[in-house]
Amino acid sequence: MTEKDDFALQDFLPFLLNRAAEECSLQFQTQYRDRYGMLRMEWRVLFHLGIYGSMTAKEIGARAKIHKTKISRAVAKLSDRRFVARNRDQNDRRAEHLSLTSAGEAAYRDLRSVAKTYDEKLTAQFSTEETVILRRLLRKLSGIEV
Amino acid sequence: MTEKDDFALQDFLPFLLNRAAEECSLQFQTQYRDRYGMLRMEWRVLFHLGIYGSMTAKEIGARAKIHKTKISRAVAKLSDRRFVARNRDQNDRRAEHLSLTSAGEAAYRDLRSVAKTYDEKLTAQFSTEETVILRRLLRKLSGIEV
DNA sequence: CGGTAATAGTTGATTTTGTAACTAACAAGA
DNA sequence: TCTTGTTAGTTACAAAATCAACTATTACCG
Repeated sequence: MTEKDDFALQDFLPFLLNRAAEECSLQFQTQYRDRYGMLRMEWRVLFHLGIYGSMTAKEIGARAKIHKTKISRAVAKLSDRRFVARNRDQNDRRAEHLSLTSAGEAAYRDLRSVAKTYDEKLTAQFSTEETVILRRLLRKLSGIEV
Repeated sequence: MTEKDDFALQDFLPFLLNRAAEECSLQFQTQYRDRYGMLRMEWRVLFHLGIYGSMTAKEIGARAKIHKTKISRAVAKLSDRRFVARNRDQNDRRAEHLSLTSAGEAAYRDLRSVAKTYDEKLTAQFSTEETVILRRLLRKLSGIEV
């Protein structure tokens, strides 16, 4: 039914992106989940603090496009488990500077190396040029200005 | 801190994939949500029935790698809204053949054309070769054998 | 100042998902 | 045929995402 159009819905980009993202994330999530009992959001917050250093919840949200509610709850858990330290800004006591504790740093470094390995495994199926193109297009689609 | 390694976590494929998928899905979801009150899962089921014709929930799950629970719930809603018809297999009364009603067909065709437009908008930023590569790599990452 | 508006972050209520247990139907060997 | 095992799909309960309201603090402007 409704077949044979020039547009193959199987090639619909959002569909392919979702499938690929699900597939890869599922693989990687076992790492932060089983090793550190982290949820996806917690890993993402850790990840951002690890890369960019100390910042507020608001800044994480802006960079990662994550809603403040999710960040708030993720930070609460990370803080409970002593992966993240909270520091009130003395000039603006509404804001809180978040940073990794040494345990957080250790987890970040560990997961970073796992991520590197996994990334290499993924890109090993492609040529260097293909990989470069893939990343560039994905960045563009994500609205990440580099 | 912990900066300057040869591996930039910002380029971690699962991260980029998730960001791109979220960004694009968010754009497109308003279409099936606002126009037909559908959830993502419902759209995906409709989508599969539209492309491949009548099949059982199990077959959808196998093709789309969606868990049977999600399919069951999505089908229940689609069926309530008369987008999908259920038909017990007479040889194996456990199985149910699902198919689009005329309303379902209409919605599918409509969303398909919206998808086409959106897909063209997305790929317009890239060259033809880049787009071909992108789709191919995404299919590979998704574990979709073509 | 004083009052309204804006901002950072948290909490609560509702919806959606995820995991596992369940029901119903079939299959196959003793 | 009875017993055990498997399969298709649903349901129940816990975990998480979403959206809106809330608290505390700062900013703006008369």
